[in-house]
Amino acid sequence: MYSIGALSKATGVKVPTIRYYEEIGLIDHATRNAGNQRRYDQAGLERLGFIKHARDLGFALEEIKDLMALNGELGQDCHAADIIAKAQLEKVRARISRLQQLEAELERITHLCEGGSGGTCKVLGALGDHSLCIGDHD
Amino acid sequence: MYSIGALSKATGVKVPTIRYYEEIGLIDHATRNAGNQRRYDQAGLERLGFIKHARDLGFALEEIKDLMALNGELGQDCHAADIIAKAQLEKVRARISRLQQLEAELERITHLCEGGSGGTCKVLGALGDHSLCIGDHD
DNA sequence: CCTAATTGCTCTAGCCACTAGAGGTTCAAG
DNA sequence: CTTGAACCTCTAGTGGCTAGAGCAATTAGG
Repeated sequence: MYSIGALSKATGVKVPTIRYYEEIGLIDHATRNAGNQRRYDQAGLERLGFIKHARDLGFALEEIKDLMALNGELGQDCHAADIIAKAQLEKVRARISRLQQLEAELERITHLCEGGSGGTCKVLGALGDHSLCIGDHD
Repeated sequence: MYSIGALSKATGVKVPTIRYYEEIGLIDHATRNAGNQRRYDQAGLERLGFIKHARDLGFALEEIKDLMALNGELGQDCHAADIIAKAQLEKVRARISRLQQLEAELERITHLCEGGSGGTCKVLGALGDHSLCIGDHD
């Protein structure tokens, strides 16, 4: 049996976050010992590990809830899990390409600076005027 | 003179967001007409445009406040603006490389699915077990 | 076995950047 | 002058935590 602190160390999920997950119903209410402290078993550890990994992969808590529900069903629904994962992949790709546009724009803007001060700052000018932009960021 | 709705249309910033920006002190309290409605001039339009563009480039509201303060100073501090912009560029690059790791991992995971249901789902398995991962995402 | 340090408990409030809704007032077109 | 759109303020909610107050329980050392 793990205390909440031991669970936290084992999974890398912070203690208040574990309590938060319980509060919102992402994990079951933990059993308590005589002194009202939470105790977790191996299954609890694995579920939290699943959540941590999925969070690291950028899944929202709601999506994780869905994935865990699939996992609990008789005959896991691999197809549904795959659809959620593929949607996540698409989201990640969209974010990457948006960020790459920003990268290009910021690169251009920072190259405008000639290090001086006084007069008209081209960096500030470029930030203020979208029409000077090359790409269609946003 | 623009109404708040006209300003919103002109800049693409939503009406409640403009009021929010005023509330937190990002923009000045607008002058009001006889009926207590906000009226904006050309300068107000430009400032909001600056904010919108900077937000689109991923700057935090606090950073934008700093940038606008620089803009207001006598002899704009180009160097300081450039430092803020370069820091932003670094943040964007870091986020891109992190997302690319996630992309690789999700790609790998979604390729595990053979479309079946029942039995052990490899997608769910991969999500649950970080030790199966190739890279070091997070 | 006692004590002190650590860990645990609940509860409230705060973070960012908005968004939504209620319930009322003012403006602009016909 | 009427009607409907746009405006006003105020409160509360979103996601995913984080911080702090003020206690109770556990655990390691002596």
